[in-house]
Amino acid sequence: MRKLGLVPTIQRLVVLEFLENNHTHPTAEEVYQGVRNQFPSLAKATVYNVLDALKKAGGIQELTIAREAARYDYNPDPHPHFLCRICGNLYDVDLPCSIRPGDKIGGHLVEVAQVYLYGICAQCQKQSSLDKNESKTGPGRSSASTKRRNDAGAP
Amino acid sequence: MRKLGLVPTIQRLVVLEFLENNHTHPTAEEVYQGVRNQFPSLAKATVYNVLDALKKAGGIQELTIAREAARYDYNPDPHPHFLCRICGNLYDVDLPCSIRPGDKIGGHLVEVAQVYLYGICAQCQKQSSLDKNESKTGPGRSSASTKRRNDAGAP
DNA sequence: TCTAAGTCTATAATTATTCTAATATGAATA
DNA sequence: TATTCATATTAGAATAATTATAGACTTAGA
Repeated sequence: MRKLGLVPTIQRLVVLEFLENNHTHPTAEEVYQGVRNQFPSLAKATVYNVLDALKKAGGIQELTIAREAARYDYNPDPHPHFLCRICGNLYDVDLPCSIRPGDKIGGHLVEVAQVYLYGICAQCQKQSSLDKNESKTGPGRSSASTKRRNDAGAP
Repeated sequence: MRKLGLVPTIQRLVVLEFLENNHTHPTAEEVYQGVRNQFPSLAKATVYNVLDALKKAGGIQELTIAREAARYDYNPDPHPHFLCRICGNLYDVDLPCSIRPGDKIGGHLVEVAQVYLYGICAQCQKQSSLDKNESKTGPGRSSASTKRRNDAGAP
Protein backbone atom coordinates (compact mmCIF):
# COMPACT_ATOMS: atom_id res chain seq x y z
CA MET A 1 0.00 0.00 0.00
CA ARG A 2 2.81 2.35 0.82
CA LYS A 3 4.44 1.35 -2.45
CA LEU A 4 1.40 2.95 -4.10
CA GLY A 5 1.99 6.17 -2.20
CA LEU A 6 -1.23 5.78 -0.26
CA VAL A 7 -1.89 6.05 3.44
CA PRO A 8 -2.62 2.46 4.48
CA THR A 9 -6.00 2.77 6.18
CA ILE A 10 -8.00 -0.23 7.24
CA GLN A 11 -10.73 0.56 4.70
CA ARG A 12 -8.24 0.56 1.85
CA LEU A 13 -6.69 -2.67 3.00
CA VAL A 14 -10.05 -4.39 3.30
CA VAL A 15 -11.15 -3.31 -0.18
CA LEU A 16 -7.84 -4.28 -1.74
CA GLU A 17 -7.91 -7.64 0.00
CA PHE A 18 -11.42 -8.25 -1.27
CA LEU A 19 -10.29 -7.61 -4.83
CA GLU A 20 -7.28 -9.83 -4.29
CA ASN A 21 -9.57 -12.71 -3.29
CA ASN A 22 -12.27 -12.04 -5.91
CA HIS A 23 -11.06 -12.05 -9.46
CA THR A 24 -14.60 -11.82 -10.84
CA HIS A 25 -14.13 -8.13 -11.66
CA PRO A 26 -16.79 -6.88 -9.25
CA THR A 27 -18.62 -3.58 -9.49
CA ALA A 28 -18.32 -0.97 -6.74
CA GLU A 29 -21.68 -2.15 -5.41
CA GLU A 30 -20.47 -5.75 -5.32
CA VAL A 31 -17.32 -4.75 -3.50
CA TYR A 32 -19.46 -2.85 -1.02
CA GLN A 33 -21.78 -5.81 -0.44
CA GLY A 34 -18.89 -8.25 -0.23
CA VAL A 35 -16.99 -6.23 2.32
CA ARG A 36 -19.96 -5.27 4.51
CA ASN A 37 -19.91 -8.60 6.33
CA GLN A 38 -16.46 -8.18 7.76
CA PHE A 39 -16.63 -4.37 7.99
CA PRO A 40 -20.21 -3.17 8.48
CA SER A 41 -19.31 0.46 9.14
CA LEU A 42 -17.77 0.94 5.71
CA ALA A 43 -19.62 3.59 3.71
CA LYS A 44 -20.38 3.16 0.06
CA ALA A 45 -18.80 6.53 -0.70
CA THR A 46 -15.62 5.18 0.85
CA VAL A 47 -15.70 2.21 -1.51
CA TYR A 48 -15.87 4.63 -4.42
CA ASN A 49 -13.12 6.77 -2.92
CA VAL A 50 -10.87 3.81 -2.24
CA LEU A 51 -11.39 2.29 -5.67
CA ASP A 52 -10.63 5.65 -7.22
CA ALA A 53 -7.50 6.10 -5.11
CA LEU A 54 -6.26 2.60 -5.90
CA LYS A 55 -6.93 3.14 -9.58
CA LYS A 56 -5.10 6.47 -9.67
CA ALA A 57 -2.18 4.98 -7.77
CA GLY A 58 -1.97 2.20 -10.35
CA GLY A 59 -2.78 -0.59 -7.91
CA ILE A 60 -5.87 -1.79 -9.75
CA GLN A 61 -7.59 -1.00 -13.02
CA GLU A 62 -11.09 0.16 -13.78
CA LEU A 63 -12.99 -1.37 -16.68
CA THR A 64 -15.76 0.46 -18.52
CA ILE A 65 -16.67 -2.61 -20.52
CA ALA A 66 -20.35 -2.34 -19.58
CA ARG A 67 -22.43 0.79 -19.64
CA GLU A 68 -24.25 0.05 -16.39
CA ALA A 69 -21.35 0.14 -13.95
CA ALA A 70 -17.58 0.23 -13.77
CA ARG A 71 -15.83 -2.99 -12.83
CA TYR A 72 -12.54 -3.37 -11.04
CA ASP A 73 -9.64 -5.68 -11.75
CA TYR A 74 -7.05 -6.53 -9.12
CA ASN A 75 -4.51 -6.92 -11.88
CA PRO A 76 -3.41 -3.42 -12.96
CA ASP A 77 -1.59 -4.64 -16.06
CA PRO A 78 -3.51 -4.12 -19.29
CA HIS A 79 -5.00 -7.24 -20.79
CA PRO A 80 -8.13 -7.97 -22.84
CA HIS A 81 -11.44 -8.78 -21.19
CA PHE A 82 -14.44 -10.77 -22.38
CA LEU A 83 -18.01 -10.01 -21.26
CA CYS A 84 -20.64 -12.73 -21.74
CA ARG A 85 -23.98 -11.32 -22.78
CA ILE A 86 -25.82 -14.35 -21.39
CA CYS A 87 -24.50 -14.75 -17.86
CA GLY A 88 -22.82 -11.35 -17.50
CA ASN A 89 -19.56 -12.89 -16.32
CA LEU A 90 -16.39 -11.04 -17.15
CA TYR A 91 -13.31 -13.04 -18.06
CA ASP A 92 -9.65 -12.22 -18.42
CA VAL A 93 -8.34 -13.12 -21.83
CA ASP A 94 -4.83 -13.93 -22.85
CA LEU A 95 -3.89 -12.18 -26.06
CA PRO A 96 -0.88 -10.22 -27.14
CA CYS A 97 -1.66 -6.55 -27.56
CA SER A 98 0.01 -4.57 -30.31
CA ILE A 99 -0.47 -1.18 -28.64
CA ARG A 100 1.62 -0.08 -25.67
CA PRO A 101 1.44 2.98 -23.45
CA GLY A 102 3.74 5.62 -24.92
CA ASP A 103 2.91 4.73 -28.50
CA LYS A 104 1.68 7.48 -30.79
CA ILE A 105 -1.16 6.64 -33.12
CA GLY A 106 -2.19 9.23 -35.65
CA GLY A 107 -0.30 11.75 -33.53
CA HIS A 108 -2.29 10.87 -30.41
CA LEU A 109 -0.28 9.82 -27.36
CA VAL A 110 -1.61 6.57 -25.93
CA GLU A 111 -1.49 6.23 -22.15
CA VAL A 112 -3.97 3.39 -21.65
CA ALA A 113 -5.25 0.77 -24.08
CA GLN A 114 -8.25 -1.43 -23.41
CA VAL A 115 -9.54 -4.33 -25.48
CA TYR A 116 -13.11 -5.34 -24.70
CA LEU A 117 -14.69 -8.42 -26.25
CA TYR A 118 -18.41 -9.21 -26.14
CA GLY A 119 -20.16 -12.46 -26.94
CA ILE A 120 -21.10 -15.81 -25.40
CA CYS A 121 -18.71 -17.47 -23.00
CA ALA A 122 -17.63 -21.09 -23.25
CA GLN A 123 -19.89 -22.19 -20.42
CA CYS A 124 -23.02 -20.52 -21.80
CA GLN A 125 -22.41 -21.99 -25.26
CA LYS A 126 -22.28 -25.44 -23.69
CA GLN A 127 -25.39 -24.73 -21.63
CA SER A 128 -27.31 -23.49 -24.63
CA SER A 129 -26.64 -26.65 -26.63
CA LEU A 130 -27.65 -28.76 -23.61
CA ASP A 131 -30.91 -26.81 -23.41
CA LYS A 132 -31.61 -27.50 -27.05
CA ASN A 133 -31.27 -31.25 -26.51
CA GLU A 134 -33.35 -31.12 -23.34
CA SER A 135 -36.19 -29.38 -25.11
CA LYS A 136 -36.71 -32.43 -27.33
CA THR A 137 -37.72 -34.53 -24.35
CA GLY A 138 -38.94 -32.30 -21.54
CA PRO A 139 -39.73 -28.77 -20.52
CA GLY A 140 -36.68 -26.55 -20.82
CA ARG A 141 -35.36 -24.03 -18.42
CA SER A 142 -33.53 -20.85 -19.05
CA SER A 143 -29.81 -21.24 -19.41
CA ALA A 144 -29.19 -17.74 -18.22
CA SER A 145 -27.97 -17.23 -14.72
CA THR A 146 -29.46 -14.19 -13.11
CA LYS A 147 -26.33 -13.35 -11.21
CA ARG A 148 -26.18 -10.08 -13.01
CA ARG A 149 -28.65 -8.52 -15.40
CA ASN A 150 -29.32 -10.74 -18.28
CA ASP A 151 -28.57 -8.67 -21.33
CA ALA A 152 -25.14 -7.40 -20.41
CA GLY A 153 -25.00 -5.16 -23.43
CA ALA A 154 -22.48 -5.32 -26.14
CA PRO A 155 -22.17 -1.78 -27.42
CA MET B 1 -33.82 2.35 -42.91
CA ARG B 2 -35.91 -0.48 -44.29
CA LYS B 3 -32.70 -2.33 -44.99
CA LEU B 4 -32.24 -2.34 -41.23
CA GLY B 5 -35.66 -3.88 -40.75
CA LEU B 6 -36.97 -0.79 -38.99
CA VAL B 7 -40.15 1.17 -39.56
CA PRO B 8 -38.90 4.43 -41.06
CA THR B 9 -40.38 7.06 -38.78
CA ILE B 10 -39.47 10.71 -39.05
CA GLN B 11 -37.82 10.60 -35.61
CA ARG B 12 -35.52 7.78 -36.65
CA LEU B 13 -34.61 9.49 -39.87
CA VAL B 14 -33.79 12.75 -38.13
CA VAL B 15 -31.58 11.07 -35.53
CA LEU B 16 -29.79 8.97 -38.13
CA GLU B 17 -29.26 12.02 -40.31
CA PHE B 18 -27.80 13.91 -37.36
CA LEU B 19 -25.29 11.12 -36.75
CA GLU B 20 -24.49 11.04 -40.45
CA ASN B 21 -23.59 14.73 -40.35
CA ASN B 22 -21.82 14.65 -36.97
CA HIS B 23 -18.93 12.27 -36.75
CA THR B 24 -17.90 13.57 -33.33
CA HIS B 25 -19.38 10.51 -31.60
CA PRO B 26 -22.04 12.43 -29.67
CA THR B 27 -23.74 11.26 -26.50
CA ALA B 28 -27.50 10.71 -26.39
CA GLU B 29 -27.82 14.11 -24.72
CA GLU B 30 -25.82 15.76 -27.49
CA VAL B 31 -27.93 14.09 -30.15
CA TYR B 32 -31.02 15.33 -28.34
CA GLN B 33 -29.73 18.89 -28.14
CA GLY B 34 -28.52 18.85 -31.72
CA VAL B 35 -31.81 17.62 -33.10
CA ARG B 36 -34.09 19.83 -31.00
CA ASN B 37 -33.63 22.81 -33.31
CA GLN B 38 -35.10 21.16 -36.35
CA PHE B 39 -37.50 18.91 -34.41
CA PRO B 40 -38.53 20.51 -31.11
CA SER B 41 -41.20 17.95 -30.26
CA LEU B 42 -38.72 15.08 -30.09
CA ALA B 43 -38.64 13.53 -26.63
CA LYS B 44 -35.40 12.52 -25.01
CA ALA B 45 -36.74 9.04 -24.36
CA THR B 46 -37.30 8.74 -28.08
CA VAL B 47 -33.66 9.59 -28.71
CA TYR B 48 -32.69 6.72 -26.42
CA ASN B 49 -35.21 4.41 -28.08
CA VAL B 50 -34.06 5.32 -31.56
CA LEU B 51 -30.37 4.98 -30.74
CA ASP B 52 -31.09 1.60 -29.18
CA ALA B 53 -33.11 0.44 -32.16
CA LEU B 54 -30.46 1.60 -34.62
CA LYS B 55 -27.77 -0.10 -32.57
CA LYS B 56 -29.65 -3.39 -32.38
CA ALA B 57 -30.38 -3.25 -36.09
CA GLY B 58 -26.67 -2.79 -36.77
CA GLY B 59 -27.01 0.66 -38.30
CA ILE B 60 -24.77 2.40 -35.78
CA GLN B 61 -22.55 1.35 -32.92
CA GLU B 62 -22.55 2.32 -29.28
CA LEU B 63 -19.28 3.06 -27.52
CA THR B 64 -18.83 2.63 -23.77
CA ILE B 65 -15.40 4.21 -23.85
CA ALA B 66 -16.29 6.68 -21.07
CA ARG B 67 -18.06 5.83 -17.85
CA GLU B 68 -20.23 8.95 -17.83
CA ALA B 69 -22.26 8.35 -20.96
CA ALA B 70 -22.51 6.15 -24.01
CA ARG B 71 -21.42 7.62 -27.31
CA TYR B 72 -22.70 6.78 -30.75
CA ASP B 73 -20.81 6.22 -33.98
CA TYR B 74 -22.51 6.48 -37.37
CA ASN B 75 -20.06 3.90 -38.66
CA PRO B 76 -21.25 0.47 -37.48
CA ASP B 77 -18.02 -1.27 -38.49
CA PRO B 78 -15.70 -2.00 -35.60
CA HIS B 79 -12.61 0.20 -35.42
CA PRO B 80 -10.49 1.54 -32.58
CA HIS B 81 -11.30 4.82 -30.85
CA PHE B 82 -9.14 7.30 -28.98
CA LEU B 83 -10.43 9.46 -26.11
CA CYS B 84 -8.42 12.54 -25.15
CA ARG B 85 -8.33 13.11 -21.41
CA ILE B 86 -7.67 16.82 -21.88
CA CYS B 87 -10.31 17.99 -24.34
CA GLY B 88 -12.60 14.97 -24.16
CA ASN B 89 -12.72 14.60 -27.93
CA LEU B 90 -13.19 11.12 -29.31
CA TYR B 91 -11.32 10.18 -32.46
CA ASP B 92 -11.57 7.31 -34.90
CA VAL B 93 -8.28 5.49 -35.22
CA ASP B 94 -7.01 3.45 -38.10
CA LEU B 95 -5.43 0.23 -36.91
CA PRO B 96 -5.69 -3.34 -38.05
CA CYS B 97 -7.51 -5.48 -35.55
CA SER B 98 -6.48 -9.06 -35.04
CA ILE B 99 -9.82 -10.19 -33.59
CA ARG B 100 -12.88 -10.67 -35.75
CA PRO B 101 -16.48 -11.49 -34.87
CA GLY B 102 -16.90 -15.26 -34.98
CA ASP B 103 -13.47 -15.94 -33.51
CA LYS B 104 -13.24 -18.11 -30.43
CA ILE B 105 -10.83 -17.02 -27.75
CA GLY B 106 -10.29 -19.33 -24.82
CA GLY B 107 -13.52 -21.04 -25.85
CA HIS B 108 -15.49 -17.79 -25.72
CA LEU B 109 -17.36 -16.82 -28.87
CA VAL B 110 -16.57 -13.23 -29.84
CA GLU B 111 -19.41 -11.25 -31.39
CA VAL B 112 -18.13 -7.72 -30.92
CA ALA B 113 -14.60 -6.44 -30.31
CA GLN B 114 -13.82 -2.91 -29.15
CA VAL B 115 -10.44 -1.25 -28.78
CA TYR B 116 -10.45 1.88 -26.64
CA LEU B 117 -7.36 4.07 -26.33
CA TYR B 118 -6.94 6.83 -23.76
CA GLY B 119 -4.37 9.59 -23.64
CA ILE B 120 -3.63 13.04 -25.04
CA CYS B 121 -4.64 13.87 -28.58
CA ALA B 122 -2.31 15.45 -31.12
CA GLN B 123 -3.92 18.87 -30.79
CA CYS B 124 -3.74 18.96 -27.00
CA GLN B 125 -0.09 17.90 -27.03
CA LYS B 126 0.67 20.80 -29.35
CA GLN B 127 -1.37 23.19 -27.20
CA SER B 128 0.35 22.08 -24.03
CA SER B 129 3.82 22.76 -25.44
CA LEU B 130 2.62 26.17 -26.65
CA ASP B 131 1.36 26.95 -23.16
CA LYS B 132 4.70 26.05 -21.68
CA ASN B 133 6.49 28.53 -23.97
CA GLU B 134 3.87 31.21 -23.31
CA SER B 135 4.31 30.89 -19.58
CA LYS B 136 7.90 32.08 -19.87
CA THR B 137 6.78 35.48 -21.09
CA GLY B 138 3.23 36.17 -20.06
CA PRO B 139 0.27 34.90 -18.11
CA GLY B 140 -0.82 31.52 -19.35
CA ARG B 141 -4.26 30.21 -20.00
CA SER B 142 -5.62 26.75 -19.71
CA SER B 143 -5.14 24.62 -22.74
CA ALA B 144 -8.18 22.56 -21.95
CA SER B 145 -11.31 23.19 -23.89
CA THR B 146 -14.37 22.91 -21.75
CA LYS B 147 -16.46 21.43 -24.51
CA ARG B 148 -16.90 18.33 -22.42
CA ARG B 149 -15.87 17.59 -18.87
CA ASN B 150 -12.23 18.08 -18.37
CA ASP B 151 -11.02 14.84 -16.93
CA ALA B 152 -12.50 12.39 -19.38
CA GLY B 153 -11.38 9.42 -17.39
CA ALA B 154 -9.17 6.68 -18.57
CA PRO B 155 -10.24 3.56 -16.72
C1' DT C 1 -60.65 3.63 -44.87
C1' DC C 2 -60.06 0.53 -40.83
C1' DT C 3 -57.44 -1.98 -37.72
C1' DA C 4 -53.63 -4.04 -35.27
C1' DA C 5 -49.06 -3.52 -34.26
C1' DG C 6 -45.64 -0.76 -33.39
C1' DT C 7 -43.91 4.01 -32.08
C1' DC C 8 -43.76 8.45 -29.67
C1' DT C 9 -44.36 11.61 -25.77
C1' DA C 10 -44.18 13.15 -21.07
C1' DT C 11 -43.30 12.03 -16.76
C1' DA C 12 -41.90 9.22 -13.06
C1' DA C 13 -38.68 5.93 -11.41
C1' DT C 14 -34.24 3.78 -11.07
C1' DT C 15 -29.46 3.48 -10.45
C1' DA C 16 -24.49 4.55 -10.52
C1' DT C 17 -21.78 7.97 -9.02
C1' DT C 18 -20.42 12.39 -6.88
C1' DC C 19 -20.84 16.11 -3.53
C1' DT C 20 -21.04 18.09 1.09
C1' DA C 21 -20.19 18.95 5.69
C1' DA C 22 -19.14 17.03 9.90
C1' DT C 23 -16.25 13.76 12.23
C1' DA C 24 -12.36 10.74 12.76
C1' DT C 25 -7.84 9.15 11.89
C1' DG C 26 -2.80 9.06 10.64
C1' DA C 27 1.67 11.33 10.48
C1' DA C 28 4.63 14.85 11.97
C1' DT C 29 6.15 17.73 15.51
C1' DA C 30 6.91 19.94 19.88
C1' DT D 1 2.73 12.18 25.22
C1' DA D 2 -0.11 16.18 23.66
C1' DT D 3 -0.88 19.10 19.63
C1' DT D 4 -1.56 20.09 15.10
C1' DC D 5 -2.51 19.57 10.29
C1' DA D 6 -3.62 17.15 6.37
C1' DT D 7 -6.04 13.57 4.75
C1' DA D 8 -9.77 9.92 5.04
C1' DT D 9 -14.25 8.38 6.32
C1' DT D 10 -19.17 8.67 7.04
C1' DA D 11 -24.09 9.44 6.07
C1' DG D 12 -27.10 11.42 3.46
C1' DA D 13 -28.44 14.45 -0.14
C1' DA D 14 -27.77 15.69 -4.91
C1' DT D 15 -26.81 14.78 -9.74
C1' DA D 16 -27.13 12.74 -14.12
C1' DA D 17 -27.71 8.94 -17.40
C1' DT D 18 -30.84 5.74 -18.49
C1' DT D 19 -35.14 2.96 -18.25
C1' DA D 20 -40.07 2.06 -17.32
C1' DT D 21 -44.89 3.31 -17.83
C1' DA D 22 -49.18 4.63 -19.70
C1' DG D 23 -51.76 6.82 -22.93
C1' DA D 24 -51.93 9.15 -27.58
C1' DC D 25 -50.47 8.73 -32.16
C1' DT D 26 -48.54 6.62 -36.74
C1' DT D 27 -47.61 3.22 -39.93
C1' DA D 28 -48.46 -0.74 -42.85
C1' DG D 29 -51.39 -3.72 -44.74
C1' DA D 30 -56.22 -5.69 -45.44
